[in-house]
Amino acid sequence: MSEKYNAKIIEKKWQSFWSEHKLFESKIIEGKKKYYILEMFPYPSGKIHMGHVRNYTLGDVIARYKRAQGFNVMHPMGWDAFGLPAENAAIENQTSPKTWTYENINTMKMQLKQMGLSIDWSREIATCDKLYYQNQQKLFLKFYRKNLIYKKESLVNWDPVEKTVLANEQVIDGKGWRSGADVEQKKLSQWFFKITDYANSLLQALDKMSGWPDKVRLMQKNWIGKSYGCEIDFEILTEIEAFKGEKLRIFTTRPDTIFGATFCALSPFHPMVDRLVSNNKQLREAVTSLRSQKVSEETIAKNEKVGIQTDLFIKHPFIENKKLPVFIANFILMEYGSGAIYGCPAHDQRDLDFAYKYNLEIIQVIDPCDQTKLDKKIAYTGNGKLINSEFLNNLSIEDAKSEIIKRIEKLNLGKKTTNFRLRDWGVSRQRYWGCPIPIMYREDGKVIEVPEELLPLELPEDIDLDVPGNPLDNHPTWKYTKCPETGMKAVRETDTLDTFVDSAWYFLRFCSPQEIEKPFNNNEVNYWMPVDQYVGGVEHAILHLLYSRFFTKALDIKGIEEPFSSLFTQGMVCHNTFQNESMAWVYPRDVEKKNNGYYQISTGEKVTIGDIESMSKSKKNVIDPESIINAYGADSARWFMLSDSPPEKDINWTDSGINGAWKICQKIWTLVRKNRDNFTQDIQSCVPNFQGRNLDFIKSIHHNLNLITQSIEKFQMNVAIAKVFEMVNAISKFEIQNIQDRKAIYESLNILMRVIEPMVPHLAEECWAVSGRKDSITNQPWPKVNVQYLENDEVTIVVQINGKRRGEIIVSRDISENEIKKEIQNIKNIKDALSGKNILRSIYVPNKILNIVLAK
RNA sequence: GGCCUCAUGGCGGAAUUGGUAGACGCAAAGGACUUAAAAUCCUUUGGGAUUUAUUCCCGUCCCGGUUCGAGUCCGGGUGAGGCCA
Repeated sequence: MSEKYNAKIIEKKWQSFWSEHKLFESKIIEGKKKYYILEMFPYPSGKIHMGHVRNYTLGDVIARYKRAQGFNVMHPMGWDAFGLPAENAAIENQTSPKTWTYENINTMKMQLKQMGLSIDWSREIATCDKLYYQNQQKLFLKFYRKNLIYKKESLVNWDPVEKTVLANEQVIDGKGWRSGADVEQKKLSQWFFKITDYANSLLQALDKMSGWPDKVRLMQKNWIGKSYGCEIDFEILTEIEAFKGEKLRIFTTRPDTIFGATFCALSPFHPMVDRLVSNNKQLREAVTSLRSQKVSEETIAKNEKVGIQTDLFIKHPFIENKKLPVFIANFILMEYGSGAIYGCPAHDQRDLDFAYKYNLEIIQVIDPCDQTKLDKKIAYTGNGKLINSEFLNNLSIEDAKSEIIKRIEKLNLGKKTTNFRLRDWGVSRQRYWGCPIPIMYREDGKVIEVPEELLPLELPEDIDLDVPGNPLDNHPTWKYTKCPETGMKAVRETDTLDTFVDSAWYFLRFCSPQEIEKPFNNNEVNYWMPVDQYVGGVEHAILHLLYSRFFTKALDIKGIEEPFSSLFTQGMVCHNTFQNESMAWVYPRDVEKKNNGYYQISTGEKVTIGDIESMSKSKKNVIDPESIINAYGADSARWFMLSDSPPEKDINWTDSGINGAWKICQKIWTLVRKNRDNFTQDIQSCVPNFQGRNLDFIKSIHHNLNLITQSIEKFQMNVAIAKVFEMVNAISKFEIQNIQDRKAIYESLNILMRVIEPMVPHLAEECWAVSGRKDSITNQPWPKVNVQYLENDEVTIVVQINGKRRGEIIVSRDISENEIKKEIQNIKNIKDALSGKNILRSIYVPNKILNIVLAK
């Protein structure tokens, strides 16, 4: 037998063993507590990278740990397989998106298997499988009938050269990523999911979701953005015939500042703007320029506030003869409120910037009431009481709000409203590689569902991706069909669904992945759902998680209100990016450092080193774990990934230290082999009677076992690993002198093997076998901490004088304060420090610390 | 600009939630074994002072506060990062 641990051979052996014995396949076991552990499924981009290794290792530790704790664990895996990169790759490599995707799935599946993950592969799904998307089409129809889906005009990024819609990430500095053409905002009729119907329910449930990180809950809360405000209809004053007698509805969250209102502003996309520009060429051009600007909240906040004054004015409802000019301004969002606001420059920074630029009146209406110095250039948004506001004067902001709303409602000028920042979810994508929408448009103008029995509505395979535009729309025959009921001519919807739809219910599909007729089997869903632990990147904190929550609520499954009981967001694995002279991204493995510069190995070109960013295929800053697994084995890679940083933190990838992971694996292996003769029958049957040395030893083992267990429960895998190190060090240092020592070694190694199994499962299995066992360690229960071993008769008490550590004494447990005070007289420097001093008081924390406070 | 998070040795990071700061690992240095190397094992490793000790001083980004006691709590600042369809 070889002295060295041969990871390559041994890991393969156990992987086959697990798969042959179907150890990780899960089924309903009534009466056994279930545990559904899920990691966010990957996009099959080609090969797995270190980010995947981190995510899936973490999930696997939990899966294996929970199995040991006696849970019926389900740990499935699948593929988020639709999406744009497949189309781009297909064009680049002259293959089809389908071929490319399935090839990648095969590669990545093999790689995941090499990592030794305890996955139930019998539940594997891919969202691009017919079986999956036909059921998604059924869900679409279900939601459609529930009035949760509708169509409306909405803006998209349009590349006029490629004649295609661009995703936000394909717009770089306002230009198309491939064509370089200026991207236009184009209005298209698109499908929307009415997630806003659930805004309140999604928001309220957040408070109860204690298994989620506060950070993510807060992000979702802010995203939903509930606020109370007020709609007010202002009378329009103008010479323009078409607007005479009309009213303008504005929205504000600060109705209390109405006496400070000095102008009014419309979003460039406000319907009234369309009418204003219709016979005014100059205005139209100016508005077009405003409309082309990016409208993210970030740019709005940072960019200069600009606007165009119109010929409209509005009448102030509470100030006699006061007219406010109406502007069209770039900082008003059409999606929020009514797309029109009044500006109160004194108490809103955007309004103030705008007022200075256009020389508008600034009226202070809130008095801070303290010494706060008001800066002329900074709007005051804090607390205070109302001034310059007639009947609102002297009221607090809150009181003023309710008072003014009361008056507005009484005068029929408007009403109090609840407003959400959350917008409906646009799901139309003018793309090929996605789930087709089961809708057709009949020649008489009617919108018709594709009947369920005609599903799946399949994607055609004979498509031409080289022609600009939507391949489904360009297809010669695909979209032409007939209404199944009337036989009338009809045209299919050629948009496909956003891939976020695919991932909004895959966790339900995992419960019954073979189900053909229905998206999922209720019995299975009732047993397995909700997911007990969800693990994934924090980058999905909002969209994916919110959409999944929306789906779960909209599906209205009895007893299941939320999809994920607990959520853990692991940190990203980052790496420098590299770009060569033609600005193309370069893989780190293709970069070498020489003469203080970086060069591309394959071409010799100089490369520039970029930011440290999260590993992603698109920027090629990925490290493939293959070389590490080949050199050191999956266990070393897993150990290393878990060992150093807390899982929630981002890490910069470096392989310095991987050697240490390999060394500890070797060390554990040697340790178990060296002690093979301590697993014999006589040791097993020996009755333990630990005293002195071996008692101290076994105590330290149980102490560490306790900490390892607690750390895994808290996902502090790095701490658990540190404690495993301590355990290994303790065992290897312990000298065997008699049979009780051998028994202690026997017990400690059994504990060690069991606790390392979640982290390094192959090594644990091999050790278990070497120690004479015939079964798999996977089926062994987690060792119990013997609480007797956690308590010590003696404790170390730290002695402080004036809060500074001055020594420590070892005393028997629960000794009285007075006795300790006697004892410390035996410590020379404490005795010296106390002599001749007046003790003011002393604080004693039992079995921990004694602090003596002396008079100065 | 708004919201949020974070800051501890040469490095990754611990710290029982207000009670011995720096666990554990990496890196480095010295030593043992070896013809040699690798591997393995042992020792040292926050800074400084001295009388080398169960010693003293300083030390968890900076300034201040609360407390017998602050890495941990509060206020102010600086720096870094994340999110803003």
